[in-house]
Amino acid sequence: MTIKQDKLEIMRHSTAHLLAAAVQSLFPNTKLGIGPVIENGFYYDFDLPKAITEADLPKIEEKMRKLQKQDLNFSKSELSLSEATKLMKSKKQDYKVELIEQIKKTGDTALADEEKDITTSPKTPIDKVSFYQTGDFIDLCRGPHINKTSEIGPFKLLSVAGAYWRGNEKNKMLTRIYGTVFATQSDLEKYLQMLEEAKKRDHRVLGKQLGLFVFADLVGKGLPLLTAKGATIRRELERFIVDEEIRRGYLHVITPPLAKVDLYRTSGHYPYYKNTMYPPMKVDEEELILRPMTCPHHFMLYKSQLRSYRDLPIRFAELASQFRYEKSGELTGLMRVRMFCLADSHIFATTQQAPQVINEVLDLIEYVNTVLHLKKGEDYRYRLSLGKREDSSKYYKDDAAWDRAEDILRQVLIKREAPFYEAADEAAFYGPKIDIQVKNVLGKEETAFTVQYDFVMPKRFDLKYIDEAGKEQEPIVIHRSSIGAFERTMAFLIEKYSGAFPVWLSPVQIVVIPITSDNNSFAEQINRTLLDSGLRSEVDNKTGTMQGKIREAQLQKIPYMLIVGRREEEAKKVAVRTREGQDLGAMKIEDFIQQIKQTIESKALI
RNA sequence: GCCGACGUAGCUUAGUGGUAAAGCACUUCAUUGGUAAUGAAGAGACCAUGGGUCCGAUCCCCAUCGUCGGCUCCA
Repeated sequence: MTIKQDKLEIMRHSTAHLLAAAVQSLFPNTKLGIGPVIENGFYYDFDLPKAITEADLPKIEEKMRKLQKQDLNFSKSELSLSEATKLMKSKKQDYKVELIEQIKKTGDTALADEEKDITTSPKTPIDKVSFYQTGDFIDLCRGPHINKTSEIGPFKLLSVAGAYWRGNEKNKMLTRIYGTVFATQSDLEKYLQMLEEAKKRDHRVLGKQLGLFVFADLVGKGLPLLTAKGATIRRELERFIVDEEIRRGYLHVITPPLAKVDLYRTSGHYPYYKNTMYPPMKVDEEELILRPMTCPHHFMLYKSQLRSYRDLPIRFAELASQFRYEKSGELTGLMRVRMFCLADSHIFATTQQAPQVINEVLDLIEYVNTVLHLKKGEDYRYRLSLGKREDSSKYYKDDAAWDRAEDILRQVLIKREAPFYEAADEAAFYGPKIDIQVKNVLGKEETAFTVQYDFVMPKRFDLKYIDEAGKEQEPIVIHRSSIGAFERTMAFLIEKYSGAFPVWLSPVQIVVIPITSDNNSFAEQINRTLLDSGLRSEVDNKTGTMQGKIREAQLQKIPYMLIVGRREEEAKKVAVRTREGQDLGAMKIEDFIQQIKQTIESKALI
């Protein structure tokens, strides 16, 4: 982080104070939560006497400007913990009182929601806390701040949202106001413009424009319907990954998307995931549920015969449909849905084989990312997701196993020289994992692919193999997805490519455009030849001008337009135009086919 | 699920306490055009759904459903 960014962060935090000052003066009796700096801006949480909406933001901004013009100082003072509590109690700032309590307990002045990284700060006893005062407004804060409000750059309040106090669902929901501030007006405008541009690339917007998928109220929320175009992208991704996995020794299997509840009772998933599973269906005397994950099915396949150490590792893979009852507010386009298809796999191996198996999975994932043109560090990064041992309601209790598994994963990453960060409380209940985190167009990060080390299930399902000495041993299981859930991966790709897919993924690869209706039958012939060559081609033989059709093809981001008029018909050629606007000139259809097939084969961007 | 906002033709949006407007798309006709929009005409909406207030509701109120911004959760 550069010094300049540090300065910007300090200014952002100071602007959060200015926001709080304005809100408190406009809405007396407002209780303050916290107001930290975030990427690209800041927020402040308030418990307001009455609800506010985005319509109130201009009014608040105006008040902020007024206060700013008074050129107030940010003056620091220190109080003992008991004085601080007294002061905050006198101002009826219950949340601040709670924070001081917490500081007293933990000796840590980091007030933001629990940080996700697991750096443990030394717990030195604290007897004093600092306050910053700006005009009438005083706030518990460890600082630092800029000197005067006049040093605050151009700012803008962006949105209002609800947020649970301390990030806990059981707590009261506060009103959060997001805003941002930059050093210069042009920086601010650039940022706002970037947000606008990002919105145009949102996969939900492009999905509609390009006709890739739709939702229907009658089908249900979180249940996207893929059009023929969307399905084409999905099919290409599926073919690619299945072929690649088979090449790498995976056994592609097919298992049913539902099962008896007992299966998930045995696996132990049921108590952990009950609230995100669809409720059981009673059929005769059986209780069935739609499967929320595929592991137990694959375990049953594993157990269907006796396994030798010579067989290991065994890699079962499946394009597995899974169902999770996500809360309605969590659903987002294709990014988060209620039924998704995961390129899933469970690898059964000896403990000794684990590092090698994890490595081979990461090799596959990196290969997939290369093919998809996702760059390490830029488009994705590794997260080592660890368990919070003390939380036995969430994580299986076995400290030694956790230590061992975490260490194996960490060592693999270190040996590969893969940059990663560690996150506490992000593991599966049965073991730690390596997540491949991808950023969407608005910078929000989601898990795209995952590699999980499981030391629990083999015991639960009594999985065994026979070792060299003829003795029964317990394998470990690696759960992994290579290209992730197709729905989510498609969402990422739509945004990554802005809808201009590489030719191999383009729903329509070629559109043949006759210049006049006289050329329609020649155009049909060309189209037939292309279709017979296994290419995805269409003719635009509607009435209208060539220019209009080019524009249409351009908006649909079709990679190639073949323009055919009198000249082409006489020469038995096609005039090739790319969606980049390049005119590749007239060429024989066979030559074009050869060229485009090469592009498709290489999975190149253009 | 929670807090807040929103829901008007296929799409994007305007608008009003007296049943609604535009552009694109669509259909028809004319145009036969050389690399990002040819012209004209037509058709298309019980203003998300169900209640309520009112002489009268697309507009105001309530509920439901859906979408969006967040929170929580997560592949």
